[in-house]
Amino acid sequence: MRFTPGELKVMTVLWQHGELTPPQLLELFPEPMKDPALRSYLTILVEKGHLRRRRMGKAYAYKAVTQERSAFSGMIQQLAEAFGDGSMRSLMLYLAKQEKLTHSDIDEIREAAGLKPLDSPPVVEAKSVKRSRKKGAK
Amino acid sequence: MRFTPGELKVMTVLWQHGELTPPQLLELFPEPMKDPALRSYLTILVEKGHLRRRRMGKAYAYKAVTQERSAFSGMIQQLAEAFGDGSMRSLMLYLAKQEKLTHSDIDEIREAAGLKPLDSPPVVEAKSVKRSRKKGAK
DNA sequence: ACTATTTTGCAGACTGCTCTGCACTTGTAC
DNA sequence: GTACAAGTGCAGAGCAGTCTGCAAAATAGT
Repeated sequence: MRFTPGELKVMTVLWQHGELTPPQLLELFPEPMKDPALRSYLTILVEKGHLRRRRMGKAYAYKAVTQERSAFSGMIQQLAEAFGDGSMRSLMLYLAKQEKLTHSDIDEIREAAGLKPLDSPPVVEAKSVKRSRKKGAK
Repeated sequence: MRFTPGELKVMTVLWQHGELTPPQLLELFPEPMKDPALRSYLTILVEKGHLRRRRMGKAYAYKAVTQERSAFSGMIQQLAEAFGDGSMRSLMLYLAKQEKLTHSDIDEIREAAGLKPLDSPPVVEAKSVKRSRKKGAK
């Protein structure tokens, strides 16, 4: 799952806003992009199967087929291989070193990872453990 | 600070092993690479100022000038912009959700971030605080 | 139905990245 | 010194990614 920079720009907007026509897309780009350039990317992305389109009045509306998560995973994987030993863990450690995190950041990370908020001793996965409550993501 | 895939392969080996000649480099690549291809990258990287070289007997030895950290920052930045809101924090949260981390992973992350191992209350940066000991990297 | 406007399809120019081939230079062994 | 092997410099082929221009098609307004 690899995107070129131009393709990624288009996919990003589509991931964030759902289904859009070229004119709508053009308005949403942070940096201006010319119409023919945009449609060149759209065509390529449809050919590659990352987008699907359908008529909406006069124009086509484009929608992402490939999900954000798979693209993200691919890029993270690539990054983890280039730096560190290729594991996601080492990548996070590297990131943690770069960014000076606060304690509340750590708490958020722990929560995002689905772990309990307090610094309880590591619970061994017992065989009859039943999750008493499932905590939804924030 | 942006590297092409080919350039990155070379830089990665050089970051990990220090100063190397082309034959040494070729042996260290996980996937085989042909000699002329390698030297093409080396030449480009020297021109761009990312590598420096010096004679070692018959051949040149190449050494990274650009540090791993700056390349990493650039790629992370790019990733944080493509996904999430562009902040490093949101990127880490995204990662944490992907990877199911353990409590000890969290502890390692906290340590890497330069925070105290226990869940002590956030220490305010007092004006006369003197760093008692400087902690070297890993 | 006619016209004006928007949107599309396509062909291709330009650029940068990847990789190759070959002649030349440098050092080593005899 | 001469022969040989290892290493280098350079020129450029091939290809993918980016972006443009224009003629054709589709739609909306009159």
